Amino acid sequence: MKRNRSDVNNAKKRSPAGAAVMQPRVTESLTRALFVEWARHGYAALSLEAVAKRAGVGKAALYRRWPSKFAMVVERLESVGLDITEVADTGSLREDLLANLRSLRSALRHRIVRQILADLHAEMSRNSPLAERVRSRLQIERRNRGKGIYERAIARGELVSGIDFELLNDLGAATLYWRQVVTGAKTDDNYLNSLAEIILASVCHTQ
Amino acid sequence: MKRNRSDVNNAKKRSPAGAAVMQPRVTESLTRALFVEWARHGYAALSLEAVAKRAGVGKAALYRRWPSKFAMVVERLESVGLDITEVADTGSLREDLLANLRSLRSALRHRIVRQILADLHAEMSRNSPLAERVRSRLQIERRNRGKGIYERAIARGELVSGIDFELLNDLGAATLYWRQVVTGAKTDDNYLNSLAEIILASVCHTQ
DNA sequence: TTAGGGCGATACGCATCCGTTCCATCCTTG
DNA sequence: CAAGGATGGAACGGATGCGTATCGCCCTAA
Repeated sequence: MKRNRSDVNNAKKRSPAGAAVMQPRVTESLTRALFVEWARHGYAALSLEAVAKRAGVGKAALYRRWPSKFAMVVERLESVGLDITEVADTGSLREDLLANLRSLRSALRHRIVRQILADLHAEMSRNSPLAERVRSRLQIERRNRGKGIYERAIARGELVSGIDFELLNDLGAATLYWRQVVTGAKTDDNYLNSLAEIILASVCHTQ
Repeated sequence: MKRNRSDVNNAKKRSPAGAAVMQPRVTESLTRALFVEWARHGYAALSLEAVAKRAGVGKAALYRRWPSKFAMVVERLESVGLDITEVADTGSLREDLLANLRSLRSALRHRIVRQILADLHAEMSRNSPLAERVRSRLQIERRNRGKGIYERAIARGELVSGIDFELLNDLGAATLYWRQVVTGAKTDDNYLNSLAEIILASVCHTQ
């Protein structure tokens, strides 16, 4: 059943619409909708049509901003991912470590974060351009934050140099991620303390 | 355009077909095709039509065996997942640990294993039935294997009891997984040795 | 004040997949 | 040797998504 000119003219009144400049409201709606849909269905099964619908926005508004799923995901991911970089300096290695673990834990306690992160890792293993983009722009941030902790500890004289930042940094992040995402077990303060103690013990052992 | 009797009779000769019993060849083809397609597209975007096509098999042959994607994935996953459980008993804790890490590393060196595992974790975070099934039937296996290592060490007198098996077990698996799947960095023998040393150090510290 | 362009809405043609239902063929089991 | 069920293949109606296009409306920047 085709619609013709008269159908349009007879249609019910439209609600107010946009202007000659892209509206931040629309971009924000699309961003939120993207992450919700991504968490629910995963990148591979992500429908931009559903994103637009959830945002209460026409598809055209989406395609006017990003030409493809990949472009939208990467651009939005970086725009929010680079904002949440914060550093803790509590004055001691143990407390810095714990603060870092607590920060990661609280992020991973949000279902949507767990879902998107897990799916991102899955998609990275099949989508090389995405993997390179994430590794070169987002993971660097987290790595530097962890590195900073050990550098401050060395500056304070708590550690000697020659530490394998990368391994130690992964140790905490990976184990906590595994616990919260993969096994789904609880991560109370005792657990976090044990994990921190293990990392500290390895630092003492290898120095 | 409906096909009628004469169309069928005029069709080109069929290649030889089956028998009155389900053929293991067909099941094996479908299994292999399932894992390839799963690795390529992920569970959410997995098409059973593509699985049948890749297996060189009619869709009917697939649906005759499994009623749904979930049923097929779970049944096939368990049928292969429970086979690869092997244990190492080298006589020392350090060597047992290394053997376990090496075994995991060699599995994760297969692209298809990394892809399916990562996607499985992602899917588990959105698909509760799948998560429960995997956690209750597959992860238990790996956990028991790790637990066995520490129990043997205690029996040999290398360790006192009171160890947190779960945490120590996750420590190795999670960190290695993270390295191979998430960051994509190299995992040479030096890396594996360092990782094992850290785990050993933590055991000494907490005993 | 005016023109340009973003806006929601709707439809397009094409593609894919779902789960089901037919075939005629042909092999294995009993 | 006979029977019964599995086989590859093809099509079904319905659903959904892709990326594009065009509509009339209306806001904002110049």
